[in-house]
Amino acid sequence: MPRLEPASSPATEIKIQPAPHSHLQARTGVCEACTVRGLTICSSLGPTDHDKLAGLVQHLHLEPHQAIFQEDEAADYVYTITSGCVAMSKSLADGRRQITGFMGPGDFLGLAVEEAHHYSAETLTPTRLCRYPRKRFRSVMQSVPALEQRMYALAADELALAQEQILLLGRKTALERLATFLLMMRRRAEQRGLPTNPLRLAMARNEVADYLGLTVETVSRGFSKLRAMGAITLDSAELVRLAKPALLEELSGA
Amino acid sequence: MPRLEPASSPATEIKIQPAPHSHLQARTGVCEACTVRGLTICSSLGPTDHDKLAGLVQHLHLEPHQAIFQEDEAADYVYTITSGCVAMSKSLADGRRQITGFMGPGDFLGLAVEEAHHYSAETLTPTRLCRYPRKRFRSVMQSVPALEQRMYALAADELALAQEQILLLGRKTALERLATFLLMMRRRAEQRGLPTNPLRLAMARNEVADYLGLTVETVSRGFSKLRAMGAITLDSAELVRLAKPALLEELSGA
DNA sequence: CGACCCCTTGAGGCTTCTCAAAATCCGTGG
DNA sequence: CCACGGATTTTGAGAAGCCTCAAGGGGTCG
Repeated sequence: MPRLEPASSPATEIKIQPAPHSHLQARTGVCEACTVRGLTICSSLGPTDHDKLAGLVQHLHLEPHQAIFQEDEAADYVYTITSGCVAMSKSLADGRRQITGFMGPGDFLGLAVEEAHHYSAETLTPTRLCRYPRKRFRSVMQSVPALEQRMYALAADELALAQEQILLLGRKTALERLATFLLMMRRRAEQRGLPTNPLRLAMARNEVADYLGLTVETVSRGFSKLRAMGAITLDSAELVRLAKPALLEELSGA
Repeated sequence: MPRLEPASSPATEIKIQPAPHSHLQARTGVCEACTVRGLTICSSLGPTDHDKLAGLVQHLHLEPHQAIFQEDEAADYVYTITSGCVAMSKSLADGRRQITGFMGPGDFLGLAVEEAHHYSAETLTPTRLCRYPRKRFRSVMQSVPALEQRMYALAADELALAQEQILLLGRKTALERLATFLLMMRRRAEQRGLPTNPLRLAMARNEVADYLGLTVETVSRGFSKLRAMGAITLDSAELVRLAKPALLEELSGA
């Protein structure tokens, strides 16, 4: 799996990395043109404070299925996603994988306080990221209360999501998990102003499976069953129409 | 299930609630005598800032199996546990319950930013709590950077724990879950300076089951199997000796 | 001493997993 | 434009793990 090159550039300047596998880019004026600024941590900053962050930022563009960072690896950077879709995951020694969440435009990667990442992150689609050196980001955090507060809110929100996921994994059946998943994906698409009918799933069946604690086969059977029930139709494997949202709500367990 | 009475007292003063089911108490000098102060959010505060919180605090003493608050209920208060054990849980419409975590002395309850609690909390053992009105607590947070930072760290730590739990629920077998659980309980006991041999479980089998996404029977069979393997011995149902920690580590999956 | 609760054990069933293969999609190249 | 190969999705059959239902054991408290 391809890894990122360590970056040696100071930031904010125009910079094209010559290294063959690097996808690092930095450009001036990028933040001003940012399409998801309202969703990101940047939206909680005034111009002066924003400059503090902008001074650290590096812009990355990654292909699908590239690792952003790995579990237990030193957390040198934290990230904001500006476009694309990312999966966070944890794995057991024998390779069983659990996806703990999907991230999209506006989301923040690397909340932990520790020196190492607690999970891996990899792209599912072509992805643009803003990357900040973690330690410097933390010192900006400590000097900017609005940012600290925003980060707290982010952590609390993500915690609430994780607890929903715990309920799903601990107590829901395969079909309930799938229904819950589809409704969640629709909500996310709505929040980002993306089309919801059909709804585009950025992830493959096996990634849905790893997220829902199931196998690919069970997920596929679930899609088929939902289709047989008339709850959904499939334009293609990744384009889903939620034909009966109310039925999905019922099926989702609560 | 008995519920708390709403409190109408200003705080810091000596106060004995006359209401028959109330367990509210407030006493001066309590914080100075607090045995778990080093573990709590209080430890991140200087004397002046500590007084800001102490001015809001109310001390509660609850019996086992009392609700502290319920899912979706208005989050009027946040809490620090000073002694005892608490279970956080979420439930589905049909009553299936998932315990998302156990809390003990020093832990904080009510991290979310929202107006309503995302989960229920109930005592497992006799429990002492420090209770703060949520909105006033938040304004102290905003005026005390050290507290805000501590809260962020708490949220991040709890998030990491939740992600561990997601991995456990999504990908581990019953025996792996149980082994992981016992090791986690031992770590918690160590951190709090409690005896680890035997290890006292504050929760009943059905609560372990609701935490691990299993049934009581499966948990019980798991204990029996671990005993048969020599990994543990049981002084009683709630007093466990981890005879072969290394074996448990292996069994825990990773 | 008995009642109750919790824990444990047993038997059978059901959901999900595993293994296998067919169907579909997609990019590539002829 | 069509044929091909690989990857992904879907479907099928059988096995396994966990759940459900049921009953027995052990401790505690009135």
